[in-house]
Amino acid sequence: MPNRLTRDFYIRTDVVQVARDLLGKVLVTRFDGITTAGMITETEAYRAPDDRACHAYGNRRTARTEVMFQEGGSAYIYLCYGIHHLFNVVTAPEDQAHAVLIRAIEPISGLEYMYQRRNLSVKAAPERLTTGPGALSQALGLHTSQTGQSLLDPNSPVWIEEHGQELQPDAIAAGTRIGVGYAGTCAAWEWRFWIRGSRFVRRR
DNA sequence: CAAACGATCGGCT
DNA sequence: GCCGATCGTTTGC
Repeated sequence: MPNRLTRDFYIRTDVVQVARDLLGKVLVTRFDGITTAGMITETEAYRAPDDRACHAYGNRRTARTEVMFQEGGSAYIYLCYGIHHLFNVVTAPEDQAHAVLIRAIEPISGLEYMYQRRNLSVKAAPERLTTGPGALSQALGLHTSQTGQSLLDPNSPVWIEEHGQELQPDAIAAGTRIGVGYAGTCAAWEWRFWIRGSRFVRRR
């Protein structure tokens, strides 16, 4: 029943719409036979060249941002604050550096492995597993070394599925992105989306 | 080559 | 609610 998202989903020119559409989809990893998965509950859109909060602002190409200029359908994973591995989905046709940051998921399977990877007691609330972009990457075993990994390749250890979860427009809330105060007027853009009422969202 | 800076988290008050 | 940790990336000298 679960269907893997295909090129058509990722290769669209409106990254803000893709960020909305990713809510309710299921992010899955399978490393060394260990499968972990969770439903996406919170996202943020980033878009070069005009968005100052985007690492590829002004279409700046560096070794790190090069992945974002590729055709949509792969992962952009980078290190934040020297500690946290933040997972993004690259979207849009080649040369349009657009990406969606996955900020939170609701755990669905492999919770026991998530507790291990997060180094949390089983008594800890499940919200602590995957709420927050650094936390969910750790829970799913995602790492900067996997940046550029395809989400479309049938052999990929990372992909996103459709589970037939229908979200009505009023089930989606929008607000400003977190931690981008340095981005001037772009900081006011409401390009952060979350499932209204979800317990698996960091700041409501 | 040196230095500043984060798309954060968790512990402590 | 506040604050410090921590290091790869980037930019400037």
